[in-house]
Amino acid sequence: MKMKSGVEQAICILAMLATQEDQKPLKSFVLSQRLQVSDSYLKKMVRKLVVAGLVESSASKEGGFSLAKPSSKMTMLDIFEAIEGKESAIHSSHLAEHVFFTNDSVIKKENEVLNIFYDAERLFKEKLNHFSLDDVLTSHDYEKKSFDWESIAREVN
Amino acid sequence: MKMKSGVEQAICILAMLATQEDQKPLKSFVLSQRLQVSDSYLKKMVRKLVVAGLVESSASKEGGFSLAKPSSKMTMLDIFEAIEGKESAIHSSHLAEHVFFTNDSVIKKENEVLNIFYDAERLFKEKLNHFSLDDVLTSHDYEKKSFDWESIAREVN
DNA sequence: TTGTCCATAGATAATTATTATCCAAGGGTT
DNA sequence: AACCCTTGGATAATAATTATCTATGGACAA
Repeated sequence: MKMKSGVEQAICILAMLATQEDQKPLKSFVLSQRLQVSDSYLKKMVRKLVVAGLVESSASKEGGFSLAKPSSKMTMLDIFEAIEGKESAIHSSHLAEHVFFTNDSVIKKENEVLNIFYDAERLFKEKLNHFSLDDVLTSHDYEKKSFDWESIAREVN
Repeated sequence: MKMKSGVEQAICILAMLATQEDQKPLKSFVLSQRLQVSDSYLKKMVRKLVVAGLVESSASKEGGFSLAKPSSKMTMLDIFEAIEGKESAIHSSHLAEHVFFTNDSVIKKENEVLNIFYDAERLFKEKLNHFSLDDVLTSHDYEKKSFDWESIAREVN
């Protein structure tokens, strides 16, 4: 069981959008350059965030990506599920029903075990749901930074 | 993030050992036949349980595998970690330190985010730790079944 | 209405993790 | 010493993940 590295990338992408001066849309190239991945790959990643309703995109000259809602309304769970998908990490092949003999009592027990794992997963997700992107961006002294990522990108070149 | 299917197999293996008549050691072949995997693969799996201290093995004529401790002392977490390993499912490549600029405040924030995920994982594992193998084997009416898996295997052939 | 710059999307490749098998070597009883 | 078992190394098959390239389609401005 290993969390996808895409979750970390997604958090960084969203953090960049959240700290972008005046919420001006960021072009994919600026993001991909900063994350050091190919532009096409980055677009695939951001697309997931768009589908999940976390990011808005506009395909015009002055377009790019921007946050679809305030970072305070965006939880770590939202980000996690945008990348990992909403399906459970727990999958059963119903092996017990074959190993033991298929009958109601075995099926019931199998579900009991599955539910333990589902419950554990639920606790995991509930925890993530308690924290917003804003929570982790804002400092305790309420200072919030912003950058002009586009010009930073130009400087690097 | 997907739990390994080996965890389900491990639970079935341990359930077989726990329900084996008189705790008589079970040969790998009996287990592998029942789980429908190759004998060598099954041994690899059970080996992990041996290393984790859940199963005892004896390499003699009347040997095989048996539980190393009472099923009431064996938690779902023990089984989970025996197969999945004890390392965290959360891995950071410290991307934020590169995307933003490496300084104490960024590193601190990165750790804050990581800790949210670690905490969530801890809740997941704590939940698993609340349930023993015995909990899920024993029925509410305190009936506990036992089988002679070896002779069942012979019958199937 | 055309050009430009952008996101979208499909096909595909590279890499790594998982699941699984085979076979040779080592250990404990009888 | 013989037997039957587990251990462990090498290896293969499969599937998931991460990543890239190239072609297509959309919005805006001139």
